[in-house]
Amino acid sequence: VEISVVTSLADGSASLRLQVAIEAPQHSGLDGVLDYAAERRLAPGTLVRVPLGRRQVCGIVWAAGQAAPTEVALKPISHALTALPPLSPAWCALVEFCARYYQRSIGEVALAVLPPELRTLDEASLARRLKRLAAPASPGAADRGDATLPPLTHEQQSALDALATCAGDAGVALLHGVTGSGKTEVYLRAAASALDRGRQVLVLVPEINLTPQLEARFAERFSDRRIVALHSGLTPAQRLRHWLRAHLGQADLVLGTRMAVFASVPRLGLIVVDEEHDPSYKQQEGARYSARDLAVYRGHLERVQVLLGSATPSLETWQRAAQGRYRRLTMPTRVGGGAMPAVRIVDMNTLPRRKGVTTALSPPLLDALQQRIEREEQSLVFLNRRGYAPVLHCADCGWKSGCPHCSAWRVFHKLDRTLRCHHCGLTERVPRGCPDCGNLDIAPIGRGTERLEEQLTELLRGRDGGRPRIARIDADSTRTKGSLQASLEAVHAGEVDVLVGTQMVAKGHDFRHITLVAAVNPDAALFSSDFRAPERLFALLMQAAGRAGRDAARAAASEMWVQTWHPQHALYAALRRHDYEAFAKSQLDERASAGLPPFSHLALLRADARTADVARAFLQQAALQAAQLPDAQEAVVYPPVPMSVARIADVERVQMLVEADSRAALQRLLATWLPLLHALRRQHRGLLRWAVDVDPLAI
DNA sequence: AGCACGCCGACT
DNA sequence: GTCGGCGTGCTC
Repeated sequence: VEISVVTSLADGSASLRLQVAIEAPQHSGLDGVLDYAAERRLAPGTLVRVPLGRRQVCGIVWAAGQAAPTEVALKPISHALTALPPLSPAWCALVEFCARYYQRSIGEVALAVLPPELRTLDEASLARRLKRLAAPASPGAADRGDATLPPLTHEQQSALDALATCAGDAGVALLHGVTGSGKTEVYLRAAASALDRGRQVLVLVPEINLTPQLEARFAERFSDRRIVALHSGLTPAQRLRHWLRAHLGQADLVLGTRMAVFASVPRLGLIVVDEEHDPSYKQQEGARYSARDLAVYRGHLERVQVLLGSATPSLETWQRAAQGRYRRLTMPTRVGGGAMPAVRIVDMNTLPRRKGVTTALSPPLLDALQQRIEREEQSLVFLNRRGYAPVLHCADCGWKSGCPHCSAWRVFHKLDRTLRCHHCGLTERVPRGCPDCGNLDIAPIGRGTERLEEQLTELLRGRDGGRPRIARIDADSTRTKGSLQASLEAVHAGEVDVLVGTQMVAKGHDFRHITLVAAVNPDAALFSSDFRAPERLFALLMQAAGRAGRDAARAAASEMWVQTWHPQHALYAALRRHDYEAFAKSQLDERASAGLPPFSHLALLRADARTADVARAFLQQAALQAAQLPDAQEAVVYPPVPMSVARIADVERVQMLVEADSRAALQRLLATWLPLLHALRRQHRGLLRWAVDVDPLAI
C-alpha cells in the first residue's frame, strides 16, 4: 500500500494521499483510481464517500502502486464508512483482474458489483443495519444429526474421494455427470466438508429461476446453517442484507446468479458452478465478464477448490480437462439405475406435406403425447420461441409485421392481441387489417409457444375425453411474481398433462412425472452463422431430455422426441446415443481446423451509431490504428460486419472480430489499443458508443 | 454516467 | 427579453 504524505492542502496541514476507486463508466475517460486527501490512514477496501465534480459518490480505498503525479489539487475524502469491515485484498484482486481482463475501469467494476443500496448509505444508516444484523445469533444448532443422508452411488463416492484428496487445495474439478446422476448430492457433500472446516461456500447457478429449488435442497440438508441468496430478483434491502451477511461471515452458504461470484466472503472454502456451460454466466452489458471464468480465477486467487458441474460441459472446460488442467470426475449413470430417455428422431420430410404448414406437429408425436395422457404421465413440449407467431403477413400486398425501429419482425401475441418487438419493446395492438392495403386477411406465419399451446389443446384429448390440461411456461406466462412457482407446483401436483415451454423449462427443474420430452422445431440452430450454435443446441436438447424419466421407476419408458428436417445431422446422431464425448470431439476437431476457440481467443469490438456508416467508419479507423501497434502481428482484425439484428431502437450496431492465438497476445493488443479509441471516438460525430466484449459467447 | 456550461427557438 | 433544447467537456 502506497500512501505518501502530501502537504498541498490549502491550510498547509499535512495530509495523506490515498487512492480511491470511484464509480465512473469506461467511456468517461476516468479509467484509473483517483487520488484524494485524507487525514488518517484507511485500510484498502474501506468504503468512502468522496466529492467528484459537483457531486458525492461512493468509492473504495484501493491498494495500488505509486500514485501518478497529478496537477490537480487533491480534494479530501468526505467520510469513511469504517463501521463496515474493509473489502478483502482477495476481493480487490478479483475486481482488478476482472477490470483488466475485460477492459473496464476498476472503479466501474468494483462499484457495479456491490449491492446498489450499499453505495447510497451514510454512516448512520449503515450502523443501523449492521446493528439489526448482529442481533440474532446463528439459527439454533438444533437438529444437526446427519441421520438420513441419502446413500451415495459408487460414482458419487469416487467423485467425492477424488475431491477429498485435494480438499483445502486450489484446483478446478469438472464434475461431468449426466442429468439425474446426482450432481447436486456431490455439491452438498463437498459443501458439507468445507463447512466442517469452518469455511463458507459459494454456489453459482445460471438463472434466478433455479435458485429457490437449490436453496431448498441446501436448506434441508444444512438446517443449522445460514444460507443467503444473491441475485437481481431480490429487493434492494434484501440484497444488501444478504450481501452483508456474506461479508460479515454470518452466512455459511451463499447461493446466487453470476453476480454472486463477486460476493465478499471472508472464509471462502469452496466454489460450486452448477451447469457451468450455461451462456447465462456471461454478463451481456457493462463489464462483460464470465462468472464461471472468474470463479476459476477466484479459486486460484484464494487457494480454494472450484467445482464445475455439467452434463454437457462447455468445450472450453472440456478441453482444459482433457489437457489435465482440470481434474475430470465422471458420473455416467443415473441414480437408481434409470435409463436415459430413448431419443426418437422424427423425419419431417417423410410426412405428407400440407399446404402452408412447414413445422407441423407430426402425427406420431401427437399419438405419443395422447398415449402419455391416457397413462397419466406428463409430457414436456419444448419450443424456444415465445408469442403466438413470429410474424404476421398480408398475402395480398406482402406486408409483414416489421418493427419500425429495429431490423426485426414484431411478434404476434394473440392473448393480448398485440404486436411486440422483442428487441426494443414496442408494443401495439394488432391492426384490424393490413396497414398497407387494408386487406382484412392478415395471417400469422410460424409458431411460438402460445400457438403451440393452442394447437395442442385442439389436437389432444384429456383423459376424461374433455380438453387436455396444458400449461405454458415462458417469459410471458411468468411475468408476475410467483406465477412460475404456481405453474411448477401444478405440474408437480399432476394437474397438468402437457407442459409447453421455452428453454426456461428445459433447465434444471426436477419433474418427477414427465416421461416424454419433445423438441418441436430445433433445426434453426444447425445453420446459424454463430460457431457456438451447435454446442448450445446440443446442451439444450440434452438438458431437455434430462427432464424425462427422472423418476427411475419410469425411466425405462421415457422418451425424447426431436422433429427435424435434417435427421441425418451428426448432432442428432450424437444426441440419440447421449454421446456428449463424441459430439465434443467432433466440435473440437472442427474448431481446431477452423482456428476457433478454444484454439484461439476472440474479442469483439462493437460500435453503435445513428447510421451504420458512422459505426463502420469508426471500426475501420480503429482497425487501422490496431495495425500500427507493436502487437499487431499477433492478432487478426476482421472487417466490420453488421450485427445479426443490425438495428435496435433506431441504433445501428456494427461489430468487428479480433482473433489471436493466445490469451496473452489478445490482452496485450487490447491493452494498448483501446485507450486510443477514447480519442478516436471524438473524431466520429454521431458515434453513440463503443465497447469491447472479451471472450464473446455469440458472434 | 452526472452535471455543468453554452449558444439558438417559442413563450410570459 | 427569458426558459430550455441537448451538443461538448470535465470530474482526483
